[in-house]
Amino acid sequence: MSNLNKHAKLCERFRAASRHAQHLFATMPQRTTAQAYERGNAVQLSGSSPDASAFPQLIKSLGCHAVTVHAHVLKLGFMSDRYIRNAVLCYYAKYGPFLCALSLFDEMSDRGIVDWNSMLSGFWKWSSKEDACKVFDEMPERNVVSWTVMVSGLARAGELEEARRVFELMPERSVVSWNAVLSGYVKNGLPDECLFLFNKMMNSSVRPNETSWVTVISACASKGDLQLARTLVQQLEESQVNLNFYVKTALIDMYAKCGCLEKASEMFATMKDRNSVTWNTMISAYIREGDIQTARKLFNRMHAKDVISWNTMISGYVQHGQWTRAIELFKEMWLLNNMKPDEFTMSSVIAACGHLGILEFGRSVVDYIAENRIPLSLSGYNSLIFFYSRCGSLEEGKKIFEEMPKRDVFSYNSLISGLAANGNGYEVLKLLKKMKNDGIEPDAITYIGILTALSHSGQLDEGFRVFAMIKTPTVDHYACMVDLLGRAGRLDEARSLISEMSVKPHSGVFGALLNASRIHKRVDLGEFAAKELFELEPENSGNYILLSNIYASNRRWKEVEKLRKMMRERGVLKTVGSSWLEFRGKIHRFVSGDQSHYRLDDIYKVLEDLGKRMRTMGYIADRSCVLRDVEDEEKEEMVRAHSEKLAVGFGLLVLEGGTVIRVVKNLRICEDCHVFIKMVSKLEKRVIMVRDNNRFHSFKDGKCSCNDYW
DNA sequence: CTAGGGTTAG
Repeated sequence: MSNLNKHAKLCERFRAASRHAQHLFATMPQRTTAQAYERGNAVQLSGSSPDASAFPQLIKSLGCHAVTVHAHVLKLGFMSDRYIRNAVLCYYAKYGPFLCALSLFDEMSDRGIVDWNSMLSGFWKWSSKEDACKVFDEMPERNVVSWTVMVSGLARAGELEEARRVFELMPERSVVSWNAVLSGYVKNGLPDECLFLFNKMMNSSVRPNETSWVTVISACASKGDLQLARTLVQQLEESQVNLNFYVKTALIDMYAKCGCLEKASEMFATMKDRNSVTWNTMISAYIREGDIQTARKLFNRMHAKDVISWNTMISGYVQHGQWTRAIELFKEMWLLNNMKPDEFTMSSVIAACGHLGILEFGRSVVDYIAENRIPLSLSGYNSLIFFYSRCGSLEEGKKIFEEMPKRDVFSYNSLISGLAANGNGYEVLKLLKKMKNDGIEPDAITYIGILTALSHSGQLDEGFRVFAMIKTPTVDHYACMVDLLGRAGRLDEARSLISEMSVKPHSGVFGALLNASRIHKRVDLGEFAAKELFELEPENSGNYILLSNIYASNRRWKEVEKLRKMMRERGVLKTVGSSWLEFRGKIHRFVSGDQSHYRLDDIYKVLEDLGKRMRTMGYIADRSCVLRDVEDEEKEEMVRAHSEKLAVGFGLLVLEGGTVIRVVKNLRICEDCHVFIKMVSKLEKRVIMVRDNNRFHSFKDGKCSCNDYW
């Protein structure tokens, strides 16, 4: 915004100069004009060739490149005006090509301190800390601005201690100097330091202005401390500072982040001149609260949506599991509204693709990123790893992981979780080693991924070794260990681990034990785990079904019947699964109990054919794959009500070429579905990837790669 | 006159 203001100012200045030039142009000697043109064109040529691709920043408010501005100024003969000349220098220093700023500065015979300061900030932006410091040393004179440029440069580079040192060293300090350090602390995640310094500022000779208040308010917002917010507001009222647009927006954000949404929306309602930032602040406030509908309503009411508005809404959907909506909104943004997505958009969309497992559409997004040369940030790369891992395309995930310029914990965690889902316990251990060599500290999520992978590949001893590395194991880590012991058949040890653990076990722990009891047909431990689970999550039908399966596998039909009765009495409904598959860029959602999909006949034909082939191999295929294209939630609810009697298991097949087929089947127990997939892999004579409970399994010739699974 | 500081997403 401040840049726009400055652009407007410059624009004005150029317009004034232009008016002046009309007159001068007529009276100027011919020679000078010709020279100016020549010079202008020469600069234009030399300016556009050096590294034009690296500095594609166009000057938006003027609608032209800095070089063009320069040429015009030259044509008009206004380079002799030191103010206009500095404006041109400043343009170059801010938006590049910085080389032009350098050559212009070199040619100047009468450099003023303002020119030096413009160059100094240019060096911070385009060059290095070292160069900027060199310039600062070489300067013939320095003023508050020069010092402030140094302070803000260091602060932006994250060198806060040095920024503070220079700040203390300053011969005099202006409000802007104070604001530079204050914002440096907030931007680097040290709101407390900012608040501490702000108190010092209040006791100094310099009065905080609107900008100072905006900065401390944002510091308080990042802390989310309501008590502090109240104190600040009181101080703000006492200080008699004008509540300008920035202050008001910052206040709205602070209230929202401190959990006072009513106060925020109150302020929002009373604000007269709201712009996109104000709206975006409110939208993200509702999303933070989980009130996506209100956020969407605000979003729809907005007139001038910018990229951030779209990004906020899209990532809001992703955060709250509404991935299909995220993708629909992205399509609306991109195709209908011609809004150019940026790396933030891409990061959310790729994550959504990963959650949905839609490899084909995700690939088209990746292509779009490549074609439009959208530079991905670290988190963008991380979503890519997540996406490929979730879609079972680990090779591509690994490729991204290796190609990306920098890696953080999330990069490692995404890949580790992906490998864990595939049961690759060996590579996961290699990654843990690599991670430590890179100097990245594994976190709780890392260890969950590693233990899960080891559990799926049956590496009990390694599991214990890794578990010992965890400084403070959480319940989730214990759950992994119970799973690990349980799958390895050491159920009694799993049971005693539960009673010995230092934290209160949650449903995940007992769930692991119940699942292990099912695998190893242990009625006693199954009953023990189920008893706990029925209390912890009485609504979860899965637990009843698992226990029922254990009884059934031990041929204890009386207990099976008793459990069914219990479910009826308690009103536990078997959850109805909905499923979706991607076909030619469109997402089709299916819910059991409905037959309205427009290609129902085709789908049945395929299933029937598969069924026939299965029957010839001695299996009975269930053809009640009831499919429906669901467009909105209300309809979905209706279908749900109709089909609650049915239990649905669904499997997912990734065929060659990346096509994803999910099969919804009207089955009593999931195992039937797995049998089905095993059969398909045998019939089709190829490797089939199956995702189940977020784990991937590859099937070849009727066998699963992880032998512990069924 | 021109140079330095500010709000929203992940």
